[in-house]
Amino acid sequence: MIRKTYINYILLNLIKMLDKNYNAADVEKKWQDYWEKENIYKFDPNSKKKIYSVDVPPPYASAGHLHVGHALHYTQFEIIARYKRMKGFNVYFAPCFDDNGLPTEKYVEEKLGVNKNTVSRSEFRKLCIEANEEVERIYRDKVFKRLGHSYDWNLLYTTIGNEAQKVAQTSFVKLVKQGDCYRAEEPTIWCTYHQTALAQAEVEDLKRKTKLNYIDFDLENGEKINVATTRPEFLAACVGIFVHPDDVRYEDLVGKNAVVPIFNQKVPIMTDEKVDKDFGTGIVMICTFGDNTDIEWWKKHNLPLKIIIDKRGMLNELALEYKGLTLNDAREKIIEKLTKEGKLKNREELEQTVGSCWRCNTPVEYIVTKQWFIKALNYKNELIEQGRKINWYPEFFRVRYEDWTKNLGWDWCISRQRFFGVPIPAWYCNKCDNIVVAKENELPLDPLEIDRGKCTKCKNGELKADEDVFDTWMTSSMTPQITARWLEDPLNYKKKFPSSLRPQAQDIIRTWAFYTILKSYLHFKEIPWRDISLGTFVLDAKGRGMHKSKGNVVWADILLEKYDVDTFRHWVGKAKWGSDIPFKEEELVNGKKFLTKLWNASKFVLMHLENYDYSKPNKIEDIDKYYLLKLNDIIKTATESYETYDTSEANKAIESYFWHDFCDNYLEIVKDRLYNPNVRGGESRKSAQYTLYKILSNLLKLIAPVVPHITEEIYHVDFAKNEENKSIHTAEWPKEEKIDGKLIIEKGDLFVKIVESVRKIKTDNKKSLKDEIVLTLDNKSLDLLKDLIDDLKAVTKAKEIKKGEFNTEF
RNA sequence: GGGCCCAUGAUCUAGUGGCUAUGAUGUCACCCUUACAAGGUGAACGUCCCCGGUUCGAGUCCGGGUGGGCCCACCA
Repeated sequence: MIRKTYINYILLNLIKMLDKNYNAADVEKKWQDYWEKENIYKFDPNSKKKIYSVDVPPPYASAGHLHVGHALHYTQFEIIARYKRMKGFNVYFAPCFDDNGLPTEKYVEEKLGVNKNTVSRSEFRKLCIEANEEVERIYRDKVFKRLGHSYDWNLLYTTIGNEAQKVAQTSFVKLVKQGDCYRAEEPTIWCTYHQTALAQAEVEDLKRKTKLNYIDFDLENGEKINVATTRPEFLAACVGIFVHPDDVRYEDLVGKNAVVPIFNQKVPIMTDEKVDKDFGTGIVMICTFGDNTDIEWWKKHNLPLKIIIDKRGMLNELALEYKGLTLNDAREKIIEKLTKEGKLKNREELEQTVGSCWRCNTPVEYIVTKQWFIKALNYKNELIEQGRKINWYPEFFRVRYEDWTKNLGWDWCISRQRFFGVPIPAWYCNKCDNIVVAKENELPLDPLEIDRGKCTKCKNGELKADEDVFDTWMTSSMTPQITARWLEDPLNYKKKFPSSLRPQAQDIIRTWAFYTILKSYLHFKEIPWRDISLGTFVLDAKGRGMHKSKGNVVWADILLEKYDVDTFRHWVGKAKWGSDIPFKEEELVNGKKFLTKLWNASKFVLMHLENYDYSKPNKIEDIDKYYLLKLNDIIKTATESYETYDTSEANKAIESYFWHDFCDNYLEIVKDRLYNPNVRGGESRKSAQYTLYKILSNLLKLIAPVVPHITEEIYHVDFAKNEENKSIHTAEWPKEEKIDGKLIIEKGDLFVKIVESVRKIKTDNKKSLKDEIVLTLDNKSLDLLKDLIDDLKAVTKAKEIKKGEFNTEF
């Protein structure tokens, strides 16, 4: 044992070769540095190759942990970028960070102890940029570089950067000019905690328990009706009562007036089909505004407006004695009073789902304010049309996009009453209705820092700057334009737009995908990308979503302390795009085993290529041709699968061929020829060497996008210098090669079948596979395999092959 | 309430109307085979969620259930 290892050691050192064991840590570091130093992934703007551009999702850079789902998804499309590069495209793969949102704002506020009262918006922005740079540098090294990602870092953009701000503001100015962006006083969805308007897409469900209150209202004639409501705090804002038109119980009420308790306003009783007769008492009060239906009915029935809450969710003077109370406090007080007056007849527990702010979970309210909107409702059909021009992978996600588009109820509200973000470049006259929007050539700017002086329209008022900022999607919806440098480099921009691919998560189809399609349509009547591919969603081992609150989140950076990057990437390569996968750490074992196998098989092959002159032999043995033909099939399958973003299918096919056809069978078959140079005049050994070289070099390339480090290491032992190539990642993707020979597949299949039978017999008889046998084959087989007899003898360890009925003797 | 996706050995998974249902992990047996024991060769483990239909033939198509996941709407 010791002796054998020692001899191996000597041999390995004599013939420049792969180390005995694969040392992942060293290899990974070595090549990551090399790629960076040699600019392997640099985008060449002057290249004549076709461009493949990726509209990368800008990640929030955070100093904290990296979610395994995130690492998976980013690696998933990184694999595609590598594939396309090898396929001959000039790949435009620009990294980016989203550092313009609330997380950055919070981080700076907490870390530096500043807030919007102590610094100006532009100072605050400067602080954010500084804080981000540090975090992003760490993120870049600890995450992207560590995962072996092949971005061209010269192309980096950040959503807080000038170009991104300019694009967002330019988009706004252009849309205002063309009439697709307007300012209006409308009921908007409102978060009382953040004191900002929200888009429909920012509202999430919140399940909670509440009380349904049955309250008596007096009629003018002295009769009483009973109304069920969960929001008695809105009594002051009550502007009407509804019953169902077919509800015989209440036929007589319609047209009469009711008197609202406590506040005593008279409100009309009307009918609407949408009333549910079976809910509560079947009598509904409508207030401005308790919920969505209130807004609908308010508009439909032309009811008056009574706003009783302010931006903080506090009641105002219209709420009389309840002024200054929060909605919750007012509810308690009002219930108290109603009880005292004997008007509260009953209270029931009720489970309800209310909309809430996606950031803070505060239930949303509806407030009438001046907001900017981008038209979407007008273009529903066009947007669905645009969606159909895009290739969706998997296809069924287009349905989700169409459903969302069809069911849109609001235009897109783009203004937010936040402090930090992209400023809205507009000014308003404080005397008349004049709105002044910045000119495109002034952008980017912060209107708060520019004095526009007197109103040009009424000559009387002053122009006051808009203090709001854009919804973050206002920037994100322009990522194809930002990444391709729409404004910075308009000439080259056209080569990169529409993007080839938008990789993204399925849960933001209604936001990111939708808004991006909308913007590209409004600005260019164009689709933003040719393909959209929805990544894999990682669940915990039991198939539940990973949430910090559940404590079941797996962090990729911790995983990478235990496993090699290529091991992790191997797992990524097998994940199916668009579907959910449960995360099981045991499954990483697979990747580890694969790397070891690849290393050892390569070591074996390279050892036997030591004195190979790389020329084509005069004659290629039939069994060699058989495995070359099978390689062709794999190249075809892998290529076709990659073209539809089915990395999982591609890699399964490649790996199965590598492991079972190549290692388990082919390597065993050729050992005899390799170890005995004089067998069959030496030419058969060369045939084996030629085949080994071909297969291994192609396999390495096929698997390189998934496991870039180990393949680069092996490639550089021999292949790189022959191909005069700096990196396997700039090598050409394998192509099928023409191979002639009659009946090769039939011969090979029979050959393998015989080998497998012999192995089974040996195992059944508890014999070692190297035990010698006497093999008997029928005439037909012998005839078909007449040129392969030597290989068959060698691999089955048959001393002799006889004619007769199939049999194996020891 | 609506839409979409999913259900296959213990676990994860392939299967796009057609011979005996794929592969991996785990389990068991045997084999140290001049790359690899982190390996090799085999074996066991399946009512393909249930019911009905179409078909010569259904894991696959259709209808209806059941159970899970995601998205949306929502009762005032």
